[in-house]
Amino acid sequence: MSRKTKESEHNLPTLIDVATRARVSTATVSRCLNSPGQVQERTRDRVMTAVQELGYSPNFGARALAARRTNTIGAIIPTMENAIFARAIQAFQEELHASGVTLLVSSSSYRAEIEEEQIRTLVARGADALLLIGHDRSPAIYQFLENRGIPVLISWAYDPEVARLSIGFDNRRAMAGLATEVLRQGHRQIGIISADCVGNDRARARVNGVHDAMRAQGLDPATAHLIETHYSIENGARAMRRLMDLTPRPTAVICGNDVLAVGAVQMARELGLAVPGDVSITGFDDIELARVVDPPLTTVHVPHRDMGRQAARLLVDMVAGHPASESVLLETNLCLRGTLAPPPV
Amino acid sequence: MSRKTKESEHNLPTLIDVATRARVSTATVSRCLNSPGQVQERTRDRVMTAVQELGYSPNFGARALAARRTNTIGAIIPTMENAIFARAIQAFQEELHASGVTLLVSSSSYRAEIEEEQIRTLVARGADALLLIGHDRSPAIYQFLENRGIPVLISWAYDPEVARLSIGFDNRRAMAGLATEVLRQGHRQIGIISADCVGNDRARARVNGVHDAMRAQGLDPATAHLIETHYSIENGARAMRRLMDLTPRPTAVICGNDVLAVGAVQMARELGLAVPGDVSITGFDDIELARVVDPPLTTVHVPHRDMGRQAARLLVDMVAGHPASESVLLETNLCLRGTLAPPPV
DNA sequence: GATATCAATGTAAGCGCTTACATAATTTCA
DNA sequence: TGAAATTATGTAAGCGCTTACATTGATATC
Repeated sequence: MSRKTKESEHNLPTLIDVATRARVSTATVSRCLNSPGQVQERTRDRVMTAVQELGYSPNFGARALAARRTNTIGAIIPTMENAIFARAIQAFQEELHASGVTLLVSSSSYRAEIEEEQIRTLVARGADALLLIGHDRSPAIYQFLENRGIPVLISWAYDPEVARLSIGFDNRRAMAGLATEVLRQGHRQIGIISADCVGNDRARARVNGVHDAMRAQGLDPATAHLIETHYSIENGARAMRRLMDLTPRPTAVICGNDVLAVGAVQMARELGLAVPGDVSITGFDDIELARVVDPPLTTVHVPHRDMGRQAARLLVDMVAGHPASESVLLETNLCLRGTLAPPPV
Repeated sequence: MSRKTKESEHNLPTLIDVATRARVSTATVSRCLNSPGQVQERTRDRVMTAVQELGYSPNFGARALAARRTNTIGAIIPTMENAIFARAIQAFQEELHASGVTLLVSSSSYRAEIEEEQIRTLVARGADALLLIGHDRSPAIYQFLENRGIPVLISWAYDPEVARLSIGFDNRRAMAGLATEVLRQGHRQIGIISADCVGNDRARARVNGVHDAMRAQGLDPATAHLIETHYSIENGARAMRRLMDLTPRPTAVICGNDVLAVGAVQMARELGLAVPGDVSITGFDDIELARVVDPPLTTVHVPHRDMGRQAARLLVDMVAGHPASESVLLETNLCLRGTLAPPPV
């Protein structure tokens, strides 16, 4: 099939067409579009008119190829299905958009190998920088990004131990704060429902936070029964059922996020257990769901929107070559609501 | 700043590097990557080894420029913050990914002018095809897409009146079904909380569905009090408060989606009204939230995942030049749950 | 008035790929 | 066995932009 005779030949106007029409060189047209200040007003008007008349819009690929820059930032989140990521990404995008940067999002379903593939895809597509969630990933992939000279910002985590630039909160300390409150109310039999800790530094940090709080109270962390599962309401419910079969039965169940906690609340109801009368339940994230369940969930509010917005600004600066200063620590807040109360007597 | 001396010169391997190393021409390398069948196995192995050793990955811009195709499909949704879109998009992406196509998503915040801008951006970025939500948009933008020869699939709507190719459900009929059930239970004072109907054909169709059902029962649609607002729990609550101040007070409130309905349920509780004892409430979409509220929401289940998946397949076919057959109508299901009951006597 | 300075524009060399066409190597078949 | 057909690979011309450098013309400086 010849290029010229392809039936669906939609010959879009190119720079040359615009240049011809405006009686200038392609360089001038390019300048009008990219740095209008360099062009005299009379000329610019002529060019812009031609652009309008032809309905010209620049070809992204050609532009990327020539300029070696795409004005694109990539982000990989574990899943769109958790509102916490969806909202952070929404804020992230809005902020990027304000800077004329396009966002490329993909989701990894919490799978390391998929995430790696997505990283490579985004890089191949010319992402100027990347936003990633959490620190845990293979050194090889970090090396890859470094070789490519692609700035990376880690979000959702702030770990003073790790040198990489990040914006986020201290998952461990935040969860320790919540767990301390649970213990303060008198709970001694603790159940924990968490995401898989392997390859998920946030989940691990949260579990460690619970353990920290227990140790601080002179309790043995090993007495807390931990169930690891994938994040979903259903899995939260399933894990809850297993915990409620234990002897002694936990009087408080600390969940790695709100989604799991909502499942736990639903299962408690199904089992005829009062929340918080018979069992207390806590979440993490403070998504909408947390206020919708009855009773509303005691949880930790994470500043997802703010994180998204600030991440966008940082990344734009990094791409512009501004030496990214240092990691940003955001604060979380304890939300004490209806699902936490002292244990039954 | 000279290209050669730019300090951050990350000279990525190119096709030429791979070709040199494998002692073949660039054409052969390109063929190995794009249609391996054309290349002899021995040669292919040599090339692939070189690719591995150099850590080569093709430059997207160059590829798009040369091939005049990007393997990218764009989607614009109103918002990521409603789980219904997030999930549909997730399914859409998974299916595209399986076909080696990358998805570019953006969200318009239900704003027509933002959506237009996003469409142009996606097209400029070389999207081979577009997935859009609903039919309502300016003829100019449809013309633009047609001129560019960009296949478009409309989702979330199925309107036999409209010629454009679409995949979705009949919002009007689905809502009429739900409203019929509401009326059957004896309600005569109906309140409606909807999104803005202007520029939103789905919202309009749903309101019309309620009116259809009323007419079928010999009721005057004008007696239904309609409040239009943006989709959010808070706005749902606010609208509910206004409806509950009306005389006569509606005994059933039909909401344009689950998010609004959840807000309505919460406000009812806040006002000390029993649901469904004092007032019935219905939603639309059947998102997770619907089962989490207490009582669980009577709503209409829409097959969002299925829609996403099928949309992906259709679009991939369209890009491949397969004459897209005809619009796809998906079925919805009535979910009768706890928030609907006969009106108080 | 000659020269230096500066602003506005033009010229043309790539950017890293794909692919039509040409050529070389191999197989098929009379 | 040689010509034709088939398969594997190479050659090189773009794809549509950006931008370093060259050129031109106007203005400022001596």
